[in-house]
Amino acid sequence: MATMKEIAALSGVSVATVSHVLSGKKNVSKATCDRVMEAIELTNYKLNTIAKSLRMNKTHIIGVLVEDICGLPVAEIVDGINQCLEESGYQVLLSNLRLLQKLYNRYEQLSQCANIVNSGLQLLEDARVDGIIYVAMHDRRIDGMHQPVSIPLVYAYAESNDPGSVSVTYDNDNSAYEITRLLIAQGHRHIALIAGHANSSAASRRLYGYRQAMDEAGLNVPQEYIRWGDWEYHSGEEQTDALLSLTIPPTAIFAMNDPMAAGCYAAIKRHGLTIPQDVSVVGFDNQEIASCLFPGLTTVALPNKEIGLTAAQQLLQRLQGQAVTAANITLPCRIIERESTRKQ
Amino acid sequence: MATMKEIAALSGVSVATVSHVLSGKKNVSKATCDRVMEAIELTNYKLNTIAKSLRMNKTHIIGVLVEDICGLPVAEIVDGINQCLEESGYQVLLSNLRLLQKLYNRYEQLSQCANIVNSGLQLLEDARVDGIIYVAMHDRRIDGMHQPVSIPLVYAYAESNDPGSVSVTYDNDNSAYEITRLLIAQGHRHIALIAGHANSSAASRRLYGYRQAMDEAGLNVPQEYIRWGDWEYHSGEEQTDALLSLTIPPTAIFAMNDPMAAGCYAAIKRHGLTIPQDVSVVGFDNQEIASCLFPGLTTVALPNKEIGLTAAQQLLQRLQGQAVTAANITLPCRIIERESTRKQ
DNA sequence: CAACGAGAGTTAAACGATTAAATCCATGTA
DNA sequence: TACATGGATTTAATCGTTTAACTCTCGTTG
Repeated sequence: MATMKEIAALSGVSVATVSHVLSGKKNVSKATCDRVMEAIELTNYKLNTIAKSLRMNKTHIIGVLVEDICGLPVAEIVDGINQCLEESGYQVLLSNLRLLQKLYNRYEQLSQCANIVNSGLQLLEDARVDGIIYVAMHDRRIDGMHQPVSIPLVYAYAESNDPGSVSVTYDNDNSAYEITRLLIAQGHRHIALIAGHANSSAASRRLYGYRQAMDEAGLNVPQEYIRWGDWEYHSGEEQTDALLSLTIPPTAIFAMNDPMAAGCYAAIKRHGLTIPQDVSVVGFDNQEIASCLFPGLTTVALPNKEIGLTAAQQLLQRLQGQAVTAANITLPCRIIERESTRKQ
Repeated sequence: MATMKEIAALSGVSVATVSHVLSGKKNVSKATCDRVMEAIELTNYKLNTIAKSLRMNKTHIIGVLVEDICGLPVAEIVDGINQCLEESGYQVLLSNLRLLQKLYNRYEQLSQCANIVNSGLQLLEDARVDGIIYVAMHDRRIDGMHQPVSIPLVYAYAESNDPGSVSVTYDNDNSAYEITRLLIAQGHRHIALIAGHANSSAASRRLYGYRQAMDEAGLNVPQEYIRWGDWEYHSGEEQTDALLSLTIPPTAIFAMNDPMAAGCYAAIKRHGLTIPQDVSVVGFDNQEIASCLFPGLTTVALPNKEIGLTAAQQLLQRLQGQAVTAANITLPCRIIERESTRKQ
């Protein structure tokens, strides 16, 4: 593959001049410029980005660290990151930790987990990426668990408690608030909640939004209306069974994610009730299952692609030396209304 | 960040010696070796991979070109690629074309499509990757449509007709054959087919497997039992309507993918029939929808991760100078039996 | 004891760019 | 005529490695 040296020889100038032509930052006469361009066309010359990176100490590559590329929102977030970076001439070096494949228990083994994350960060650092976006699924993982890295780092999806860091997340509180209000607006007064894993911050935020909406509407939330699940289908089914056996069963159930809502469906149908005539159900996350269920599940769609876009924007701003102020950027979600709720 | 020069100064040797210690390819006395290692620990020195890449003319980076990272099998394939490469010390530079977002019509605008693919390949080439894996969804796109590239290239998922190239795909013919045989073994004699888009090679291969199984069993396939759809839900529904209106309606339907099978379900239920009591249904691809449907859809799971793993293996072999013989590696699929079929 | 070889280490030239500083040369001006 | 001006171009150092070729020092051997 041709080099600048060869182009220089071919067009009878020095390599410096070739470089000047290419960068356009220095005056070069039209005549030589043309000659150089001709030689470039002729030899199909391409700038060696490796050499440039070495000299400039910049690779124009952003490392994207993901815990599991097969995870649901991950591909969309990466898509957003990619779109933003592409426009600015950056490329994506992907580091896929395959956490779930390496860890059997999703919520434990935190130190092991930190090691894996650290080695992924290390790999990206060694590749001399200009910046890193860490697409973290659970905030517990990213709280001071990994060694600080000397490269600008932005968190996406989960939020970091590290005060100096930037993270781009979605609005759990408000979305839970809004979807609860949707049920209230339909006249429901007995609205139960099936929560996710207790020590997840997403769960506590969604709980907060739910409580806020209920309080604001002056609705009492009996203790037994708050059920703790573990984000999985079966816990949704179990907790719904418990809810339907109460003296005053709820007329609406807010499951904190769609798989639990699906479990909810199963239990309700098993009890001989129909959705939404007897019980309304709403979910969260807008996973594919939400549109597969019958009736279609009303749920909250996360702004995954926007999270990626915004995280990339933030990182680029920081790379361009702009002072980055915000600690945690929260993007709004969108409620997807389907057929699983009905006026009471 | 520390360089070899500093390490050399710190330990009182030349940079060459430091390099020798690190590479281990030359004799270095225990004493100096220790001194150098100590300096390395002390300064937290990390080899500059950019400089190494420049010198060695090898980046240890593989470009992975995908048409749309959000596409269903893509993340799994990338996962497989990643796993294989990681073990060999390679990293993944991701180039996401976002084809579906740029093209409105999925099966047309082929020249536009070729341009996009070419620019993606160009970007990877410019980044000086050591090899490329092109995760192509449709074979029509990769038949001589893009400029040949001077870097080792392996196709994954779709197959290339280019005789000199290596592609890793899955066994359409045999899987269609096997799932048809499953229906035959259950006593079905009237088995209809809802095919995918007519000029897709996956569709013609699946058709071939179906025909082979039917012929082998001595079963006649009336012309009106072969219906052409377009891979989408609605075509499944339409074609099933047509099938159920025949004088002799089929007792089993093989939809060439799961969304069409889902459409099939809808039509069957609308006709007041039940699955699998009245009609058995099978799909293909094992998309998420297959397990969401009721009753669960029996379908064919593609070896996505294995495709990625194998493609990466092939590429690495080629990079290590081994002669790569095979033109098209076909991996077996796995039938997932759920509840959508029943003995006739 | 001269010759040789092996082991340990160094020198210096790449790899392919960027860029500050120097040089060259044609103008314009006092 | 002498000199400043400034555009066009070149020189050469630099980025951080790798590695062929060289030097130096011992120890072995005929």
